[in-house]
Amino acid sequence: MPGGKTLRMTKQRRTILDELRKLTTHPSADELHRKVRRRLPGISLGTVYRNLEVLSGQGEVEKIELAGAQRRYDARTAPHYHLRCVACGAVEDAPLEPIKSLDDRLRGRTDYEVLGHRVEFIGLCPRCRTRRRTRSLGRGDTRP
Amino acid sequence: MPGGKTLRMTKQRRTILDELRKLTTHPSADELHRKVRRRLPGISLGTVYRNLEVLSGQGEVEKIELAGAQRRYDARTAPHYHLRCVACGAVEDAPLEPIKSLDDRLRGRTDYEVLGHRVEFIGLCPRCRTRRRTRSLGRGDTRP
DNA sequence: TTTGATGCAAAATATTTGCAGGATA
DNA sequence: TATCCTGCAAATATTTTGCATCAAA
Repeated sequence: MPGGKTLRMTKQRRTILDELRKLTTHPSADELHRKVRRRLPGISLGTVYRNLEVLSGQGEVEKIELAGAQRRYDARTAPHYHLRCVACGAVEDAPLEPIKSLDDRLRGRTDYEVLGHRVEFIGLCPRCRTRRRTRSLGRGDTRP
Repeated sequence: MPGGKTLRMTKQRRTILDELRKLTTHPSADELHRKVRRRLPGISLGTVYRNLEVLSGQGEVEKIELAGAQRRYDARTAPHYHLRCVACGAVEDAPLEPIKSLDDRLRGRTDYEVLGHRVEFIGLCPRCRTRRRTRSLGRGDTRP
């Protein structure tokens, strides 16, 4: 229907997608840029941004926009929630199926046409939990 | 316990809080700045940012960070979800009680210490729904 | 008086974009 | 060969910060 333009598979685009698929860390554009640069030293950050935008439009990549944080990207495009560590900023996929009925709960209560929702859990990753506990104990914190 | 510094209630701070309390539109810092400037013409945007930060630390104001959008502020601090219009960017409080048990669903499935979650609904506000329908009909779109 | 707060401007962040040359289909 | 894409740098957009001065308490 739209037709539009015929996209090209340049080595930059291929390499960006390839490196992103290797990662489960939901990298930001600059993190991914650092990875890709090992294979294509001359590639610019702007090119990484532009390609992630195109790939996202193709459904090959998911743009993850989290509250107040730098944008991240994911090659896993099935819908899912995220879990973020408040301390170190790490982002993981939340091991919880998206709740489709949540949208229905809102319908009928609002004049908005509800199209979907996004859930973001906030927590402490195992590493940061440990760090915090260690530090606390060292300072005499006796909480359980 | 912490003590810290004694905060002062300057006319800037008072006015910012006062204007924010009048609004239910979840304004951004610059929108609020425009409002406040009517009463205090000399106030700078930096001062608005700094005060919103302080007031947020005091629990007087909630910072609303939405995915990929400009930060917004709200004088209503009770926990609640938000509903955003994809078309015009308007933000409302979602008429739905926060689901506390959502955190529990995740506990036991992750090594993260789950501290909370954020939900953001995406939709079309009444005004944008109307606009879209009008435009679509005009172009012969016959979907229900 | 003390020292937190302000206004101004520069800096810091993150992302987008204009342009001329290069590569892909 | 048409035009999509790239590297580079400049431009945006948003938020933060350094500094001299002002003003709450």
